[in-house]
Amino acid sequence: MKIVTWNINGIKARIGNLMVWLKDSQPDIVCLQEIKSVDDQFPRAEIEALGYNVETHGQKGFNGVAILSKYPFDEVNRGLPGENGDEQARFIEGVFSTEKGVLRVVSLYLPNGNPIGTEKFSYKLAWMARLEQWAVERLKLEEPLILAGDYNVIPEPIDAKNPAAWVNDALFQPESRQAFRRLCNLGFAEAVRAVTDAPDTYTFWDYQAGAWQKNNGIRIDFLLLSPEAANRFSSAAIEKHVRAWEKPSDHVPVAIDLALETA
DNA sequence: ATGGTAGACGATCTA
Repeated sequence: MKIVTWNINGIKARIGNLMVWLKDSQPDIVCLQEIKSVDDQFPRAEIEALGYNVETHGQKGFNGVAILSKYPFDEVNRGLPGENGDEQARFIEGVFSTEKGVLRVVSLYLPNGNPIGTEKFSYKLAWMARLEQWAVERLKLEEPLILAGDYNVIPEPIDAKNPAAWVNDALFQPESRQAFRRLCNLGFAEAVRAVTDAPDTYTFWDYQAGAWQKNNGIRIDFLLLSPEAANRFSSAAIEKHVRAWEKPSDHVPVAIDLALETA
C-alpha cells in the first residue's frame, strides 16, 4: 500500500498538477497540506472520479489539510484536541480497514513559527506539545498509525543544504528540534531516515533565490510510523521530479510502501 | 542588510 504526504501549497493553483501526479504515482492514501481552501470549494468531484474518497479540513485563505484514500473512511476526526481546540485547520485523522486490519493516518500541517520570539513561535511549541500528548494516547491502541505531514522542523544539520542559514529560523531552533525528537522518541520510526542516512534528500526548496536550481533545500516533510506500522514498512521515496514541473509546489511528495494488503 | 517568489485575496498576510 502506497501512502504519500504532500504539501501542495494551494489546491486551486495545484489541481492540474495533482491530477497528473495521481494518475502517474498511483497512491492509495494521500495526505495533503496547505490546501488553502474552505471545504465546499475543494475540487472533490475530479478527485473522486479517479476512485478516491476525499475528506478535508479547510479554512479560508491559509492552512488546511485533506486525506484522499482508495479505502473508504471508517472514521474521520478534524482538529488536534487540547486546549480550546484548533482555530487553525492543521490536523485531520482517518481510520481505514485494510486486509491486515485497522490503519490510522493523520495529515498534519505544523505551525511555521516564524519569527522566533513572537506568539507565533510559542504557538508552534504549544501545538507540538499537544501533538505529543495526542500521540501518547493513540500509541496505547497499539495499531498501525502514520503521522504524515509538513512538520516545519529541520531535525538535524544533515536535513539542510546550508544549516547555517537557518540558525535564526523557527524551523531549526533547539526547542523545535527537541520537540520533534520527543515525539519520535515515543516510539515512532521516521520512514525516510529509517532507510537512508544520505544527505541531499530534501523535500522543500524555496521559490526564491534559485533554491531549486542550486539544490538549496531542507527536509521538513515526514511520515512517522508507530511500531505496528514500522513492522510492515518496506520502502520510502522522495518524488523529487515533481519540483521541476510547471507551476510546482515548493514541497514534493514523500511516499512509503506498507505491507497491509494480501500478497 | 536586503530582497528575491508564490498563493489567496482583494489590504496585506503567510510562508
